[in-house]
Amino acid sequence: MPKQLPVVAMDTCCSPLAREPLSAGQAIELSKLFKAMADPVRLRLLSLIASHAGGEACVCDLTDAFDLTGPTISHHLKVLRESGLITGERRGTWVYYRVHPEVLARLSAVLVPGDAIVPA
Amino acid sequence: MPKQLPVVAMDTCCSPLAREPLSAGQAIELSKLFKAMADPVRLRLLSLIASHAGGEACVCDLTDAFDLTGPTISHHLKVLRESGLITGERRGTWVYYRVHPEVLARLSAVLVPGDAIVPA
DNA sequence: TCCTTGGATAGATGTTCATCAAAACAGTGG
DNA sequence: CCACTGTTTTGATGAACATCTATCCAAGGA
Repeated sequence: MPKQLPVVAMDTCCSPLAREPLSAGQAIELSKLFKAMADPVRLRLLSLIASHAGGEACVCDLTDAFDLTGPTISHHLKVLRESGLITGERRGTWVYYRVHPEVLARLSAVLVPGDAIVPA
Repeated sequence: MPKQLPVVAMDTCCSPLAREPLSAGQAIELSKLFKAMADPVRLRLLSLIASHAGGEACVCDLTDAFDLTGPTISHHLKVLRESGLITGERRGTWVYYRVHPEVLARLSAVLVPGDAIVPA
């Protein structure tokens, strides 16, 4: 399993869209997250993982839900992993994925004109 | 000004990602919105419009904020328009754009495991 | 050790997309 | 009617991306 470093720096990103104009750098960071979610297969993968019992799902479960080859699913999981939205862990034979709810929460907060992000 | 029909059917979309697996159709609809936001320029445009005084901004203001040609900005505005995120209105010489807050709110709600969308 | 199964990587291919220059379109004022 | 400014459309080009086949790595069981 490759590194799980969060590629997207959500720590500093961002005030709500409607509060103040996004800086160029913030926009680039945010766009990486949106790009990761800008595919139907990846959205379903994310949803399958997030809604699965125990908060995690193994790749075997995920592959069965699509008419796609294993490598393609693996590719999409890699995109989600590198964007920081999910993490994968091997336990014995199978690899289990789970979502990072904080990242989804921060992303959600950017879209509505509520409070700014509280610095961690 | 072309039609402003909301291309994305957010009316029926969706329960939160973590509540139940997205259907294939729902994932396609949602991905159109995320795809529209999956570009740094479009995110900054959205933010510039949403945070602008009066809730609207003219194209002339927007163009000045980027090192891009007019046609490129116009292209990005078209993508945002066709996704249903913004609307444009011509008043005399200038065209003014404003965001559709409901669409952003629904998108935001999908990301966090709160209540399901209340039917309008 | 060898074989089998789950999963990831590498390389190739067709499609989608961001950008620009050139042209067209829409208003305003002379 | 003509010239000028603001905005959109068209057409072309290069980069990014989704998908596949083939190959490889990791873990478990004979």
